[in-house]
Amino acid sequence: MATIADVARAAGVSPMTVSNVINGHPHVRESTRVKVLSAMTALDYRVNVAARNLRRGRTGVIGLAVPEIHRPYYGQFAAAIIAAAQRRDLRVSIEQTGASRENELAVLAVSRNRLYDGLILSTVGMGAADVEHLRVPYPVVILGERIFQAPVDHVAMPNVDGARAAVRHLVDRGCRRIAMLTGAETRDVNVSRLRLTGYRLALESAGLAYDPALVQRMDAMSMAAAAERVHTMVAAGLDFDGLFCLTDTAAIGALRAFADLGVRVPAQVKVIGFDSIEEGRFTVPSLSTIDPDHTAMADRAVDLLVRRIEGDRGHEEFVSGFSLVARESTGD
Amino acid sequence: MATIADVARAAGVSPMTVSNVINGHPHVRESTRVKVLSAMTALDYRVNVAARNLRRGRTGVIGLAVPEIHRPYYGQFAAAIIAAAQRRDLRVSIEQTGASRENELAVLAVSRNRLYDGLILSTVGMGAADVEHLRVPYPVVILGERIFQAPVDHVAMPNVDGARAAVRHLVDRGCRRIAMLTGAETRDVNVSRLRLTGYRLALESAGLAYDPALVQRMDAMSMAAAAERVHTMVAAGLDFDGLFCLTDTAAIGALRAFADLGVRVPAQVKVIGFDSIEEGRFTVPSLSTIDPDHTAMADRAVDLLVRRIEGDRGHEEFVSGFSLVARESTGD
DNA sequence: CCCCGATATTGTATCGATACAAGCGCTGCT
DNA sequence: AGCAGCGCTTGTATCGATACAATATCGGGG
Repeated sequence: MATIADVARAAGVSPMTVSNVINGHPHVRESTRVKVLSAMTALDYRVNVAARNLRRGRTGVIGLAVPEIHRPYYGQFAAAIIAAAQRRDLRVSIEQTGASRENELAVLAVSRNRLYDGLILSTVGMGAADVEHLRVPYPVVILGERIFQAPVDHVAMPNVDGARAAVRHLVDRGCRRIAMLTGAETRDVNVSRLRLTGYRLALESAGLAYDPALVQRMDAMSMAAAAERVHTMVAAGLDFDGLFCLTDTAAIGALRAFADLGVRVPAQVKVIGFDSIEEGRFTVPSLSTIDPDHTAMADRAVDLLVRRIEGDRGHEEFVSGFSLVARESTGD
Repeated sequence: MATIADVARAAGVSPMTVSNVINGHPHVRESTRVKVLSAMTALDYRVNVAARNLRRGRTGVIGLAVPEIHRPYYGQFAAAIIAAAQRRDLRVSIEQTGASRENELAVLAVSRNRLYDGLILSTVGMGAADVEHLRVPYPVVILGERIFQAPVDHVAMPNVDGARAAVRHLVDRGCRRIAMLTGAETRDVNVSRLRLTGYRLALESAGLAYDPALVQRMDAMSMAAAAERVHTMVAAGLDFDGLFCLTDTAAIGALRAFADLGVRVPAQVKVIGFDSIEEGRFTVPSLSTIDPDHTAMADRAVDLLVRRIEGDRGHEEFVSGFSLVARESTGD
């Protein structure tokens, strides 16, 4: 493999000049540039990124840690992040944490090896008590709520307001007993809790009573788990005419369960999700949802990270906007 | 940031000994190991991966290039690849090619910069004419058909046999006019063509005539495109009682379209897909499909790549097995 | 008590690109 | 002619870890 020195020799210039050509340094005579470029082509020269990284102290790679890349929500988010990074000439390396606290901490630890210029971390398992782990000597952007006091950037979803809008939509469509499919109860503030807050606020403004029996907690937000839970709810004779699901993924599982049980959606129960994953457009019935604009979130996350990589010392929180997408599952 | 030299100084040993400790070299006295380890902790030492990469000529990262990570099939595949790589202490960097030939070639070119130790490339846009581009001086595993003569490893799906089994299943369930939703016609052998071959073989063994009008070609394999196409087919009065979709994604779009049109699945039309994405379990009706065992494929792809990275010169092809998953969309 | 082989440790050169500062040659001005 | 100033080029040191070969240390047998 040809090195910069080989190219320099072939072109009859110094290695430094070759480097200058490669990096588009302004003061290089056109004739030398041409000489160097043709020597590069002749030798099929390729920069050695490892060497450049060592010297520059940058890797050109950012880490993205998500629970599981194959879940539609994270997949779509990752796609947006990768695209945004590509626009800035950065590569994205993906880690899967399986939503476990230990793995999230492990990613933070391993990132210290200067593998990445920065890290975008979707915190799901970590709690407020882990705040110290976030004081790391490299740029981090947290994807999720501002539950940490550490000076890191946050990109958050409009959890409370979005959930509130979702539930209000169910109310507007005539629901009076609205159930919610949500995550396990935790000590920390997390997505479940915030969306539950939105749910309660919406009930309150609608003058509807809050009934704890209607709040169904699940350990995993999978389609399978949601389907199973809906089966249990109906079997137990739980009375509800609306269902707000923590995620679209869960909602898809719920829709499937209603179909199994012969419960007509939206006639008997209206269903709304959260996330706006593409699949929701194609379910039967199609799924109403809250769209948190994850392209904007991804863009902003990369933007904040790049800013930190480039030395900006401030830190901020970005909460994306959202829109309500009304489809068949909450139709008349 | 502490370097190996700092640690050496603090521990009163040479840098080389520190390196030996880090890398688990056998001949290090227990007492020195302890000294070094405690110095490392005291200084909060972290290896500089860039420096190690430069010296070792390895990066510990493999590239994975797929059309779009947010498509369920590639998402699930990527998840499996990342997990398999993690087991071998490798990281995975993801590139999106958007299924375009140019981007696939660009990934091959950029990988030459020794960014990755090897590349797993899902070829969708490239054709047999691009075979020369695959003669690269680093390990590559192609995900897709063995349509290239280049000496690279391939991990392929059981396209012909799987498609054949899918269509035979429709025949067994009583279908006589079986349509297929497939990709655009190309000069090259690709997934579409292979699965079409399976389709024709199945018709033939069943003694059914091949009717070109039943083969519907689409440019993109998206849910939206498939839904639209089914609308057109039905509006045009095309007569069919079975539909084999090139991918589950397309099948989900098709199911949705049938629901819109009031066509009952499976009563009037039976539908089967290919890929076995998770969503298919939860559609209404649930989707019959061919499961190509992508965990095995992912495992094998990483396995082959690692073998090549470690210097094995042979190259081989792996065609995964498959199983038929019969669900409601082909029920009675 | 000395020497030998095995174990343990070290010095030095190197991977390849780039920061930095210094050097060269030319133009144009006085 | 002399010199300042600019455009262009280069030598050298360096980023941090590790390969390699050489040396130091040790325990035990002759």
